[in-house]
Amino acid sequence: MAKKDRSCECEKCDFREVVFASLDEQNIQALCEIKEERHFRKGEIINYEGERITDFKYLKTGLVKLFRRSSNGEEQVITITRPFEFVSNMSIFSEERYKYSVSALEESVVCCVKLDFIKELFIKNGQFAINLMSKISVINDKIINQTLDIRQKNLAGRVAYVLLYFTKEIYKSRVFDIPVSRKEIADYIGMSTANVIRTMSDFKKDNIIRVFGKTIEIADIDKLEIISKRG
Amino acid sequence: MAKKDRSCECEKCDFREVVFASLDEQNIQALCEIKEERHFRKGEIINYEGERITDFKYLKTGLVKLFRRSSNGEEQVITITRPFEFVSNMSIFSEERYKYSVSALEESVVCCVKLDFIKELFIKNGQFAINLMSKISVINDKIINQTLDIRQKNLAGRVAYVLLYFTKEIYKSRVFDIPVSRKEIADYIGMSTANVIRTMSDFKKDNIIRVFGKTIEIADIDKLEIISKRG
DNA sequence: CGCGGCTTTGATGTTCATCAAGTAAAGTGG
DNA sequence: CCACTTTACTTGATGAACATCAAAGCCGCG
Repeated sequence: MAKKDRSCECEKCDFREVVFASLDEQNIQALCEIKEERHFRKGEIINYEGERITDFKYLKTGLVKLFRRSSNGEEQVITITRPFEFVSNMSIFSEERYKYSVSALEESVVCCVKLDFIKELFIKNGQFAINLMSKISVINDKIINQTLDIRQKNLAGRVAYVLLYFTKEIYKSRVFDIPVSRKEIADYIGMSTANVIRTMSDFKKDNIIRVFGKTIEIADIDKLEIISKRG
Repeated sequence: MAKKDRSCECEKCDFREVVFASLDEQNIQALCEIKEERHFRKGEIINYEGERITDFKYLKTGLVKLFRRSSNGEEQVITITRPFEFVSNMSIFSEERYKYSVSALEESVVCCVKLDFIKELFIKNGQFAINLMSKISVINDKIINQTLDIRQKNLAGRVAYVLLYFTKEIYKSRVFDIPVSRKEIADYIGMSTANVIRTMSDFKKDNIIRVFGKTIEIADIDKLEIISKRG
């Protein structure tokens, strides 16, 4: 019974392996008590740009998009990502306020832990510090690389790139329900909405993809890869 | 005399305040003994993309550019930066090999410390870990922001942005010797060399800048700000 | 069933890259 | 130090790539 009191679902959480691997049972227990799971529906905002950072947040299940509003009011999508590939506040120790907004693209569960608790762990447990830092570095690198990849491509190459990203990285399936609007894709890869649609229509005509409402099927992944690379 | 033996220029290094503030005298001493200062001339490569990471490096004096080679062989400049605003391996604990190349744009001094030593410090000294992590986060944020800023601008806006970056952030002077070629600017802001030159010529005609060889004078910073913002 | 938002397509014009050709500047070797 | 070579810079002309505008169709939702 005492055993049961000490049991904690955090022990079994997949995220534990990602950054909390080095915590002993006592700290996992403390983490479990202090953490707060929050549910978000599609479209709900998880963090607002400019809002004060009080919690360390990580995505447990779901799909989110990071974005900011540029000076002329346009939305710029920074990245779209899955659990373990996202920690809310990359600038966790460096900034007081969020630099980007985050919203849920699908039903999502976010685990929130008071930042002070994480900072304590960080100071007490060097291995935890290294794990967390590695994770955040990888995420940052990924964002920078993605942005540079996209920048050098032409329209078709960019659309191909983002379709491949969904099919290979996000859904790991040739068929998927696209979680974003055409406009969001446009904001992600830096082009106009009309041209995103036009390019996708071309892909349809060339039998590279098939579209049924929100559902997209990648019919010819090889051709898509070629377009993305050459783009 | 013993005192003198223990004295160390690292104690007075400006960088100490940036990330090494939390180290006690003993660790500063150890750092000082293990560190190796290396000098680079303009144009020399400090890190090669793909090379194994063995050292933690930071720029002590000078100016460097981070860049990578994109899939079609084009050079993409990621950022140009001054001391304290650059730590060689942002992916210090997450990657085995450099993801980007770094070269000196001006005579530069780089301080190299074996990575294992830094890792030890990181584990032993939580405050050091936090300082280092903050620094790296700030750098990453800066790169991401810069890239997004540039992406939404038109040609004139981009050139204005980069000129303002040099005059305000890098040289803190209205007059400066431009440390990069027109092609490097082009690779930095994602446009063709010819159009960088054309845009700068336009700025000259409009008396926004004056050019004498490598020397550039910002004649009308307000107009440049407007062009950058509107761009 | 009608309204508003998302999507689609075509037509048009702007922005920008590319090509070409020439000039200036900076190395390089005798 | 000068002729030669190479590299960087500059400008104009051209066409391609892309954004913008406009109008219409579709879909979901109240």
